[in-house]
Amino acid sequence: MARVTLADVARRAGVSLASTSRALNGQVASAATVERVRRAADELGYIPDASARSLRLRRTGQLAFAVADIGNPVYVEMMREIESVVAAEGYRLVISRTGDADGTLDLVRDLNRGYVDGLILSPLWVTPALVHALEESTVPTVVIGRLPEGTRVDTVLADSEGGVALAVDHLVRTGARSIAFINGPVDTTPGRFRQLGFREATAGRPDLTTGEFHAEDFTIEAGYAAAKAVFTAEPTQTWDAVVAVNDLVGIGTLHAAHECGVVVPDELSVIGIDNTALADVCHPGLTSVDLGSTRRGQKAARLLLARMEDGELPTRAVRVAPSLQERGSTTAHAGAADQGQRGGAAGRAR
Amino acid sequence: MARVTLADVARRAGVSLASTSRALNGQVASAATVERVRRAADELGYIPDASARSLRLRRTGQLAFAVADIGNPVYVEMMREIESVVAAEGYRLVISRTGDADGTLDLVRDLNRGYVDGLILSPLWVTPALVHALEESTVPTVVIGRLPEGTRVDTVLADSEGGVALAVDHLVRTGARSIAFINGPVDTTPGRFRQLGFREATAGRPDLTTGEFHAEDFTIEAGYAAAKAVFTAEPTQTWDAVVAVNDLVGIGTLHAAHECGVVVPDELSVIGIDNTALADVCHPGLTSVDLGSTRRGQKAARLLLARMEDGELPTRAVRVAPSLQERGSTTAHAGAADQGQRGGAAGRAR
DNA sequence: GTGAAAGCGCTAACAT
DNA sequence: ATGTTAGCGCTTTCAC
Repeated sequence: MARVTLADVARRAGVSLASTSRALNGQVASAATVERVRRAADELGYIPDASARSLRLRRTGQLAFAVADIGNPVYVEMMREIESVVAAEGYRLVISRTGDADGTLDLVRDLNRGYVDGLILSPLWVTPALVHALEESTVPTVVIGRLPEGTRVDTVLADSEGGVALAVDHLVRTGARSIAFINGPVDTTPGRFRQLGFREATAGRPDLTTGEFHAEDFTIEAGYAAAKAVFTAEPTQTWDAVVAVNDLVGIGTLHAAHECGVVVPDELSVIGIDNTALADVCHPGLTSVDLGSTRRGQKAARLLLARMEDGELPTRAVRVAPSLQERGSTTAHAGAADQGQRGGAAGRAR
Repeated sequence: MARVTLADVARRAGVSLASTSRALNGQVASAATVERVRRAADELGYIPDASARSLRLRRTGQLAFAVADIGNPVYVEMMREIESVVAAEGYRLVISRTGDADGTLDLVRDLNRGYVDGLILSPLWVTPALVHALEESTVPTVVIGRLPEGTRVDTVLADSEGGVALAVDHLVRTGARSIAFINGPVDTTPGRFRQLGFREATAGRPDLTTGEFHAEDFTIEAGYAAAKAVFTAEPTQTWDAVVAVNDLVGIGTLHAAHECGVVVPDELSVIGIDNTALADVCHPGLTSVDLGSTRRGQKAARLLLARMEDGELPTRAVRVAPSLQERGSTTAHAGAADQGQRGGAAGRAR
């Protein structure tokens, strides 16, 4: 059967096109009209056409959440939260995968064609071209992550530096003196700022030995490979603790430690970042810095809705505070920090 | 600045609306016209409007992949594969979360409004209402998963029964005689058919002791909880092996075993299903049945493209064969199956 | 090769 | 409260 349009419904109900539209959309219309139109629409199996409606209304009722890697649970958490906020306002949420830096740029440009009414973007790579595209973009956008100072785009920020500081402080307080930071790719925003955080947190502390390493990706596999390299490096360096750039890399680190016979937390403490569900379920449980992914999702959604409401609003940057969730991969407080070096061949390879 | 439309470009280029459209879309047009239109469009920063174009063309260039739970890596794998296939044909892929059974139904109905040109759906719950909605739907759809016999919808099927049989056979061959099946919710399609597979594979084998248990969800957490209950149940039952409904539940099982002091694989073998990246990275590695998620994704994408090409094509059901990927969570072949019962307090709780 | 004009399906003035 | 009509931005006959 051919497409059923509003005109068909109008004809069947015996009223005008306008009345039909009004009746269906809850505008002014007599009860009788509403009733007849409703029935006609039901009988015909009428389904409004999204394109026609969007063209007329200049809105689609859809919002997009775009991330580089849906495989990371932290994005899944954000997504759930965003969806629940925007669904309450009648919006449908679609997820887009941005892929690499070019893909992100393409996506932002493409959305200007009007596929969606708004965008929440959590980019891994922030290039000048992307910043430019974001500022030029006509679709209301909120970025979860750091943008260059002065960029005229709403953002919600995790406090990466503060979060890493929390991790380092906890490790130092529980007796760690040599701390390795296993970062992800440093050309990404999280990579850069978490690295910055690690450097700030360990700067001016001659009592600490530190090292920086890189996983090739923010994944369990890459974290495992990087940690294994750390534990088997020559010349042998003894690490008391590892700060991992995220939980996935942290879990990879746990596995590598296990495989190298390094006992966590007795010989090595490990802290992840993001406090995802995975941290709760691995063994030992992964102590993790909570950067507030659900709160970030929630705030991003609210910011976007506000921006769509009023495009003239001044640009806002909302910060979410970090917190530390202790689990089994770090030792409980060892008392005073001056207790000194932890015992034995802590974290020594083999 | 106001929206730039095709009319603006036409005016600036000094040619008609029609010629402008043709020039931009690679239709017949003189080189000179193309050149002038191109430049005008560039200068004006023209971006075609998706809604208007869709309304006219009756196509959006978008395809949807809808799943209940993006958190499961198996869907992420499918997604990547689907995207790579459809992107090659010029389609953009959007991901939708269906949520529960009602949500799935709503989504299928909603897509008839024309948001997308096609849909790949991997439903957890298949209700009569959903089947009906799928058959009535005007948008070309491919379902990944089992539909009732005779449903006129293209499907791509994993061989759940065959896959579970592979797992059971492997366990039996390596000496297991008491096998627990930790299923997910049995009101779901995977839950039902993997259960069926387990029953078929163990039927008529009086030498085997079997048990069925249920995780409340297809997640690590739920698997952990379910396995823990299994290992600490009274009266105490000794299990040689666990078949988990998927890798997530399998990993939860590994954790529970570890926590209960059950050594894998010495005292207990564990097999997961889906063979996701997680199986490769946990300790011990999780032996897993590969149901061919990437191949399913690929086939679903091809089926959908074919269906969109020709709506009159007869309904097809494509099957993907399972295979077993051995890892550390099961013992290597114990030789002949008649070696008999495995030693000691295998898998005994506490 | 190009232009004029129709129309995709819908909503919102505006007039009644 | 209802009907008439214009028009959202685009593509595509159909004449020339």
